[in-house]
Amino acid sequence: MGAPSRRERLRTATVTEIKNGARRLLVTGGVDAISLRAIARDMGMTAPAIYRYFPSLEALVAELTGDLYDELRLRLEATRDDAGAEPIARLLAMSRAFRAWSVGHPAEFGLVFGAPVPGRTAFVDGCVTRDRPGARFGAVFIEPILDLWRRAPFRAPPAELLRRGLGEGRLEPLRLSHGEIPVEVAYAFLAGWTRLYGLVAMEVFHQFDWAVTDAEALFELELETLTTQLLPEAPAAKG
Amino acid sequence: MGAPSRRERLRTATVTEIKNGARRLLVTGGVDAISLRAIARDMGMTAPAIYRYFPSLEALVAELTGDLYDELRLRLEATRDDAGAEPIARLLAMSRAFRAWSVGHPAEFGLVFGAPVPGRTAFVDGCVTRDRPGARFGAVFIEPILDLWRRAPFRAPPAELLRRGLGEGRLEPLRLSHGEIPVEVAYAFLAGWTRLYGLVAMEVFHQFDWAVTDAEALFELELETLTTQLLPEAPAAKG
DNA sequence: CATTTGAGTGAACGCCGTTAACTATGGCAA
DNA sequence: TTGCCATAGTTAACGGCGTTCACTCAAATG
Repeated sequence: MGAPSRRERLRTATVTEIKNGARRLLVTGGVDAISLRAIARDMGMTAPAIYRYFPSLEALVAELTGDLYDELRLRLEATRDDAGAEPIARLLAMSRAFRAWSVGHPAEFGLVFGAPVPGRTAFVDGCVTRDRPGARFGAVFIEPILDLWRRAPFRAPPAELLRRGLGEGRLEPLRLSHGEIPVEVAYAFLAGWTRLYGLVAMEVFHQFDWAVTDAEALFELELETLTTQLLPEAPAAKG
Repeated sequence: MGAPSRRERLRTATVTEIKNGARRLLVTGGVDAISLRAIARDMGMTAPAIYRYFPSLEALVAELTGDLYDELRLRLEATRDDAGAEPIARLLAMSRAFRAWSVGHPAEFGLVFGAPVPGRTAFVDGCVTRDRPGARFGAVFIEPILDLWRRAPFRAPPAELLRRGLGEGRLEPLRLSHGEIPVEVAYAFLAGWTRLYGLVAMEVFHQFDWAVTDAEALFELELETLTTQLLPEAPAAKG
């Protein structure tokens, strides 16, 4: 696998130029503004040329979506690595970085976390390994929670409830990508990630506007209650 | 205000026929499948005729979105009224009805709760009463929580935290539409509604697929922990 | 009965994704 | 070096889209 040939270099350069154009259109005009003709126009090309690089507009958008997934994940990993070894500090830093990226890139957030358009990534690999970028993304949050649990188990719903909600193979997909995980950790991740997602999605999608002026303050408030739930069992252990 | 004229009857009939066509397209092909030409074709008309009823495609979609908001709200209100007088039972029934509607109408959910397309309802009434349907929607959930609080105050974050997150006028929009509300009730509503939204949106948008097989079981599990937090202060009152 | 209003049509403009047929060019083997 | 061929690009075209404009025609109105 020596140095890539001249042809290959030109090709990858064109691919990234196409993606950059697509993203620029996404940011300025929303997902509907991404058009092959506009991208080609900005590149000084004609639209059919893009078909040498992507089989369709939909495929281009799908690949862009995957790139955005990775961009966010890399940023979260970098944030985590800069946050020291304390799991709670890591989770806090990652959560804030997640919100910051999402608020700063609403169009991208909508593409990655919003309603999937009919044809999209649904059957990326023929139904088998669907949404694998999502799995790698989850790992970033699971790891510190698992770490925390190993140091000192935190409060969790009664085992009977957990069994009813997450037992009997219901966590199979997660186990396939992350190996065996205590059900309490899986629950803490799912519940926490859902709250994080809900908070950020509601802010980015302007679902808070009618109720609250400062979504960031609400976010910080929820971060506080979220991390409280990850502290070791309270003295009056109840449930 | 007598009986509407024949002209008016025909007009409203045509308007609803247009909206029905738009919704049919939304359900079968996603929001991008809504097109004036397709609607007109299904009605045996030509596309420009629709401009007698809606100033643009975007306006039609915006009005459809408002209708869906009302449809969901009416269903939740009916569910609430059928659920008896006990606030917790009401909240449970409404939450389940919210999820059922959303899972059963994913395209509609995406339109109402998903990423707003660039031009959409953003400035519906010139920035003043923005997203008023959202406000009326929130009321349905706030009412039982307020009822519950009046019967017996439930656990809430420390007052100092609540003040930092929701004090200093940050709840002004909510108060404008719902009058004075205890900050603890406002917090319980915002936190609960956010978790509900997060759970349902992640399920509808297929963000759970890589981790969990039975999203409904997870939903029920979270309903349990959610309502637990609305019970009266535990004996070992801590925070 | 004359007139005005409103609903609907057809043609056209400029976008769009996509396909097909074609051209030029750079890399590689004989 | 020469000849070939894969590759990247072109133009032209098809059908679909939102939207505008000029027009027709029936129905309500005075």
